[in-house]
Amino acid sequence: MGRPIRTRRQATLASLAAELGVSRTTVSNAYNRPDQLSPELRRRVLETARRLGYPGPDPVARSLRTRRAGAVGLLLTENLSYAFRDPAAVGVLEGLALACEDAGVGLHLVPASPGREDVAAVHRAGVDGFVVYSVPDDDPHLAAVLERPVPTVIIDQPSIEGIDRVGPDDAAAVGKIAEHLVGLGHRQVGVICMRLARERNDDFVSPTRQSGAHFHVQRTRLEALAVAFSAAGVDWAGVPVVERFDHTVDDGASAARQLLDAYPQITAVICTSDILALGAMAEAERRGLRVPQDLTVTGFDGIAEAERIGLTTVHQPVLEKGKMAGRLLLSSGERSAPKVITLPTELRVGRTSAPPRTVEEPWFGG
Amino acid sequence: MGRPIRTRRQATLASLAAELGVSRTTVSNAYNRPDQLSPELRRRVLETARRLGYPGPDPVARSLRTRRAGAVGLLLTENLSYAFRDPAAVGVLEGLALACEDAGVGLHLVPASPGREDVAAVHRAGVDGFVVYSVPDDDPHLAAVLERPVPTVIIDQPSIEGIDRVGPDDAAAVGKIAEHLVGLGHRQVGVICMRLARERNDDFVSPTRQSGAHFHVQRTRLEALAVAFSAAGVDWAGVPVVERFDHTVDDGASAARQLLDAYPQITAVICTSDILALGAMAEAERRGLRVPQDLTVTGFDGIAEAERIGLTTVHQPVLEKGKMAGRLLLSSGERSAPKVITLPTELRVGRTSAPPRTVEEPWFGG
DNA sequence: ACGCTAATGGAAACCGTTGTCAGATTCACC
DNA sequence: GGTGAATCTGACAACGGTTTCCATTAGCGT
Repeated sequence: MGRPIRTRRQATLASLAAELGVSRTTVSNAYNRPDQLSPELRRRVLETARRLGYPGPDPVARSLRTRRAGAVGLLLTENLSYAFRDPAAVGVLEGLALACEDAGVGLHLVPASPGREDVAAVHRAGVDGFVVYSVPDDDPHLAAVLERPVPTVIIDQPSIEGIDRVGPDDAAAVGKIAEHLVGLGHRQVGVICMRLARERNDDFVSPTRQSGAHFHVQRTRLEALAVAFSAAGVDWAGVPVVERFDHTVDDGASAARQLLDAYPQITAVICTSDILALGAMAEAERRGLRVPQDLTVTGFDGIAEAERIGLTTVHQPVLEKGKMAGRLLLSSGERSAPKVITLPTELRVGRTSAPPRTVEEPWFGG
Repeated sequence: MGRPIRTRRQATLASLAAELGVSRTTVSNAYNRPDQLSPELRRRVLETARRLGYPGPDPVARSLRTRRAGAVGLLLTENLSYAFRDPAAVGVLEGLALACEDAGVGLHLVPASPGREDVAAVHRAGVDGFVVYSVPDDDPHLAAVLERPVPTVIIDQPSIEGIDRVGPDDAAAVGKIAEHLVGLGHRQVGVICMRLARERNDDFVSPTRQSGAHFHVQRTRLEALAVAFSAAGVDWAGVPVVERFDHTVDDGASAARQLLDAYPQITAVICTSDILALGAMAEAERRGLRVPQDLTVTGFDGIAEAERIGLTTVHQPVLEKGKMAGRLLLSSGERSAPKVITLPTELRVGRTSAPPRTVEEPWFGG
């Protein structure tokens, strides 16, 4: 990427000063401290700048001198398509962007190149702080961020000593879903979850993989489900969990297919995201299963489309999540003690959950 | 936003060199040109760096010297919520982010503060180029971008002399929709469009406002509709157009309400975005109108949700749009002539369009 | 032992600003 | 005309690196 077709050397503060016969300070002041020089002179400076095609003080040089980049970095999963295709993630992004806009600072998306463990991009980012979102615990980029001498806020990540953090009360949220389903009478359930680690596994999940998951949110949700269902007398070891590396509606559908093919007796499919739940619904329809009469489907996040179709889900304030993270970051320095913010969640019962179908009840009741 | 709690002065390349008793050059080389010094010395440098808590060369200083910021700026409408809530816009964002990631450069969202015409953020952004998307023609931020001596690519904007551009063949795309509706027999149509200018107008649109719209895409689409329907013998001046400043499903619904309240004879509602169309569908349902038997609804963009519910719409490759823009920008400098890329669109007939209801035909036919 | 080449490290210039501080100029006012 | 205050201006030192030569040394063949 080169400069545009501009043969003569770019004008600088110095050359402009020379042209005008004043000092660099004066030109600098014309831009940054209008009250430090006469309006007449200032007009002359700006006028000459325009004539010479001087675009104003170089942002990078200014940043170096002032020690402020005017931007916060965002470290996202290397899987960008996930981040942009999940409305929940986009909501976080929006909230963060809004907070940045309020403060007049830019939002710098750090390219976390997939595959090669190229951490250089983190080092190369000229930012005043970082927000880390949806990154596996063991991601080297995260480690690189923590090495940088700038404030950092993490979202939906396990706590790190001395680092600000914001996240929903995931465990409680999942508990509400479990409680709801157990209350309806479901005992034979299946789970569809997002990827648990950086290595792909589009299949059933072993207990080891469950507990060793490197994506904090997913791990927490699974653990909370285990606790809640165990408490209700359901043997968690017998509950099938299907994982999908990519996070699309189609993946949700294929996961549901895999799940229901192997465990047709299931009466409820619990998805750890709304997107996956949409897929599960599509698969149910394909099989001629009526939701919720024949099959209950639940999601997680509370995205707009879920609300539109009446999906039973847990809503979390994603916009707030991003906003709080931004505010926290931009106000750090005023505080010393690291802060942890937990956001509330809310069960939203829709039209996709109902008591289990009674076809098989004779086995138990009759 | 301050530095973390670190009392002693941050280590620098120089202090590290002093500590080691070598020159700055050598330390710099340890990071950037491993082949320029013995492995042993390099190890010692890195080791000492770790011990001193030196986080590696300062990105801003590096950028100043190398004259590469390693980031491209994205200028978006000041209305961030629009950008993040419209899956079509998010698609563009995703494409752009992917292109940036491929090239290993960051994506810097420029805070275009709403209200105050604060162009400073554009000047303050340390970037190697700009992408401008979905900004009104007369936006001062756009003007500020063009003043910066860096390559720029515009998306969905009217052509600017010497500037790269990428956009869909909007006129042709809209033509396909119009043709489809005319072919089905619709003559009494209404239009719902997004905002046409920076000033809010949640109401019917006058012809003047239509032709004077500052949002290029919306203007083009309306013009193309006018041409197509006029060609089919429909008096465009008699076609009601409702505008909404915000771009949400609810706004689409309220626009449909306003439209149908005033013009109940309408048989088809043409929306200039899928999001608005979703709202129109909701309003139709609320009124007890069956789609498509009683009312035809069409959208524009081809977002995933539209496909899921079978909305008749025009699909445009939004991901490609962002990707192409990024590639164009990142490869500029290799070329001299500005490039213009036009992307193909495709009519996708779904389950929301059908011939007009025949109830009122007696007036005409019988 | 000698000269040649390659490997290695260093000196100094430069990137384009901002900020401090002291000196210069102007000006009102006594 | 002198004086102090108010207003501008300019010199100079950072800011934290990278890069282009150079100088030195080591390795090696003869």
